[in-house]
Amino acid sequence: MNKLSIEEKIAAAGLKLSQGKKEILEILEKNAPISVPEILSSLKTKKISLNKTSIYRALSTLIKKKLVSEIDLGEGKKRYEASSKEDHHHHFLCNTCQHIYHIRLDEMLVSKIEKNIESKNKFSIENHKIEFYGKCGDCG
Amino acid sequence: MNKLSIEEKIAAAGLKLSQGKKEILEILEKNAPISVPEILSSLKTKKISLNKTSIYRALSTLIKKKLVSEIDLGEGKKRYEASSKEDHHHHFLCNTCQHIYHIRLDEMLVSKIEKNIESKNKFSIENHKIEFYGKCGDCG
DNA sequence: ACTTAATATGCAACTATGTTGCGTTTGCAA
DNA sequence: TTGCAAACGCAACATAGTTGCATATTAAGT
Ligand SMILES: [Mn+2]
Ligand SMILES: [Mn+2]
Ligand SMILES: [Zn+2]
Ligand SMILES: [Zn+2]
Repeated sequence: MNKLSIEEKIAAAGLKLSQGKKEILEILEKNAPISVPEILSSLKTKKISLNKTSIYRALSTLIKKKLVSEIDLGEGKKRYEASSKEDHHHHFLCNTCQHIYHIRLDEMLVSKIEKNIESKNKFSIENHKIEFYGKCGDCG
Repeated sequence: MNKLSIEEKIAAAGLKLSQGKKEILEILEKNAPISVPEILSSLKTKKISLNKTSIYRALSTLIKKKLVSEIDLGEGKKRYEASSKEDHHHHFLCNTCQHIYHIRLDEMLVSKIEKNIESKNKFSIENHKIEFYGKCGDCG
């Protein structure tokens, strides 16, 4: 059903259709979460010139509109992935091949954990970040 | 029972008792997880001169010996906390006051989530990183 | 089509965290 | 006390990310 093109997604978000946002989204849609340096070299391969400053700025507006989400796996740099509005999920990073897998987990259990924390402390939890590390099937 | 002094902990780990390791551990023991820049200014306040390179190197050896653990809350820099050998726990970051709280959560539930993931995929999970964000009691 | 305002872009300079090489100093054990 | 490994300071470097400012592009409105 909801198969929007990149151009349509950008329009639907009320954003200007710039070369930057278009190319970046295109790259993000066919990759695992990637970093800005990786986006930069991917652009270079496609013979597209786009400044790193422009990339950071385009990503920033795309994130605000939830077309992109930012991931931090503790590598000292952020990663970005294309995101549709309702796809909250988590990641598994293979310590051997470094591949990043998207995983959807039982959010009921997560919610149970959060309730647990909230009852013991006086926190109100708005958000969580959960990642797993280990060995993937290819590397097992 | 196991109340070792900083000097004793360093000795027990088979490490040389250097000014750096001693002062750093002292600071870490009386603080929430802090970053290297913060350690640096904390040292300056105490009128102790220690180079940032030395701090990074001291932290690195302390981490290897599990006297310190490294935390990444996605702020673009690492944080460090004093750790005893068996205190695996997680953190809650208040989005308002930025305080970091240590939280111990029901690892049985976490384990259940992990089993779940492992059964659906062919991963073997070795490690996880779980953090919560929201509003703390003081800021509620 | 022509104008205009908002947004996007390039570039250079800058900030920040973290690392490396190397020469010197210090802790500690023989 | 002497010798070696570990620790240290310093400068230079690496990399991720930001800012200011001038110019270019986009999307409307005329
Ligand atoms: Mn993902
Ligand atoms: Mn902690
Ligand atoms: Zn793998
Ligand atoms: Zn708070």
